[in-house]
Amino acid sequence: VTLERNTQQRQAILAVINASPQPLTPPQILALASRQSPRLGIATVYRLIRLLLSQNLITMVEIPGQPPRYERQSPGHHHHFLCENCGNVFELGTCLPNINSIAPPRFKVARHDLILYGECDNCVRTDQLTD
Amino acid sequence: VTLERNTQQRQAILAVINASPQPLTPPQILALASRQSPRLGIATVYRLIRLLLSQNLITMVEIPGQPPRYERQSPGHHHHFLCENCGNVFELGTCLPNINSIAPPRFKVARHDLILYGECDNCVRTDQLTD
DNA sequence: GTTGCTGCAAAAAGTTTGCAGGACG
DNA sequence: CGTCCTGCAAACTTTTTGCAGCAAC
Repeated sequence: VTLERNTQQRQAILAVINASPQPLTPPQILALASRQSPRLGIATVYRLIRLLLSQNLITMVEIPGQPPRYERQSPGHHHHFLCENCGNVFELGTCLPNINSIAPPRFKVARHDLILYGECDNCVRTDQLTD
Repeated sequence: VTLERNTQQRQAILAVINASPQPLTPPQILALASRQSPRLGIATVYRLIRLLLSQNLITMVEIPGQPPRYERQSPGHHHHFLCENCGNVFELGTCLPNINSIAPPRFKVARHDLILYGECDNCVRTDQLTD
């Protein structure tokens, strides 16, 4: 980790992002990191997010209709699943191999994003009980 | 089309969206529709967008790092391609059949979004000339 | 002791809303 | 001629920036 200065605020923000299994919004990061660094301001959160993004230490996860979230750089190519019941975002492990093949001929595909929507494991079970 | 009142402004905005092969941002819609309805304001554009969205007459196309765009409801399931050279967004015709299968077991998948990034046909050719 | 980082507040950028007047049916 | 729609401006929301003081090294 190549921060110029290793301040209390930066440690707190990084710790929160690294500890979270899910991508977090800036206000969520602020709320969680404030427990460790009480006078933390939202501007510092945004500033560090930008710095970490530029160094590829975190990734932006943007889901249509949702505010941007940020997650630790996890190893390997992966996508996300939004549970429309509980609002949680899950990382998916794999990706289809031929996904870039749907581009028209002569288009050069560099990368892609894929987001699945539905109900997670946990919510499916809860719904069955409530039915 | 079930608008309560068929005003000049609404006709202009709808015409622009329906005529465009690409999804448009609200300022783009305003600029284009203003030619037909000069005193048109951005608030009216946003209000009609919300109305048309709620009636499923248009679709929001949101690409990470880009402002939301809107397109006419095109028939059938499709995805988009962002050309990172010219900034244009293209509709893709097809989609892989087994794309929902990458969700973990017991997750219920309702739908998905897929966005490809790269260089379009046109830009690929132009780049070759410039090389 | 420098210099970069922080918090605060103000500024930007994008979207929504209140309201008085005007256009549609 | 009533009511929905519009334009304008103000309010909101989210993100960025300027600046004085503080903390890291």
